[in-house]
Amino acid sequence: MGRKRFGDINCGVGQALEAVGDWWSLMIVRDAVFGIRRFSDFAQSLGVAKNILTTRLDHLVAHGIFEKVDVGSMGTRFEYQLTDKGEALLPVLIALREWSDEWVFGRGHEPIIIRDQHTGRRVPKMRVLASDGRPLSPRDLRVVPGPGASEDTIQRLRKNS
Amino acid sequence: MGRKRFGDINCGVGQALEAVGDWWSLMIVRDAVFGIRRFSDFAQSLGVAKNILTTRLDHLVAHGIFEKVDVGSMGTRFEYQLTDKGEALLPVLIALREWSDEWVFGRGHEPIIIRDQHTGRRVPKMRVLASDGRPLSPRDLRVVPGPGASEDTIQRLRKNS
DNA sequence: GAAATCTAGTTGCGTAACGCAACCGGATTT
DNA sequence: AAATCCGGTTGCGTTACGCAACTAGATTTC
Repeated sequence: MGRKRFGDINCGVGQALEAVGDWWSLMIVRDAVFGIRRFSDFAQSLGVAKNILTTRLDHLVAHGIFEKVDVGSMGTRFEYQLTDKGEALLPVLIALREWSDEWVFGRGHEPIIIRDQHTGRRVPKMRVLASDGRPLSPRDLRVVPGPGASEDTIQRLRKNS
Repeated sequence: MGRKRFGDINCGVGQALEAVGDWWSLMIVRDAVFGIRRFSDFAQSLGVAKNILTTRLDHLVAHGIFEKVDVGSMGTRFEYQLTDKGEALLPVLIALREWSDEWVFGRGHEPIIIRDQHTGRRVPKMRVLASDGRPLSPRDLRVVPGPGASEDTIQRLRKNS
């Protein structure tokens, strides 16, 4: 039965994971954010088998995260370009990188540094902030059902508050 | 040979994905952020097979994201508590949820809404901001090697700029 | 105080996914 | 004309996943 799918889960995190597909897919998006567009460049950069890469790119195209653009004369040369939806994953990637910079590599051992193209200054750490600017931790949050909440979601939130 | 591991990749995103483990693991962390701590509660909430849950929790404990705490008298009752390292994944979860709110469910169909416990106001959208507050897109970023960059990383960044 | 239930798993088994290597056909370069 | 590049596909073996059944000690119920 393969991996369980989250597509039917009434949960934003699950839906996002389902759309992205799997671990490889997020690495593919990461490469794309850093400028890679060609099939063979993804394959080389990630060291991924080509059949796996094919299925992942197909999945990402099907979910509107990439657009497959014919850049050759007769359909033999393609670019996989991030859509707006794909570019919108940037905060996810940045958040993951910041987490590992702090908790895996440790300060002073970051493999890469991201700077603002225009000012040359480092991009400040992303944080979950309240509307007045206070940083928020999980305990500062209150989760309530939204307009698209399923009965399950409502039940779960009720039980958990 | 099973899934390829990213543990040896000199890349923050890959390291973070490796530490978290897989799709299930991130859902487990999500549940934990929302207050779940017990083995059976995770199992029920996620609908995950118990053997899978066992391996994921073990992995997360091994990577310091959860701590397994004996809350019974004789080692028969446990809580899996998020560590600081685990709580620090909050921005990742929030970023994923915000992405799917906008690009999967669409505005007005969000399954949950997250409010600030103290003020009751909605938590503002996370964004990648420059130090002067401008929102940044992938094209506004310049990636340079950090102090922990491997030779591979340096080569890759040189080629790509 | 015996039986049922709860908790936190483990074991066995079948299927789906992954990884590798080989192959392929059209286009481009040498 | 031959070699190489590009973007894959195919076949095969191994691994991981998912389900269901089982377990053993602790707790609750009758």
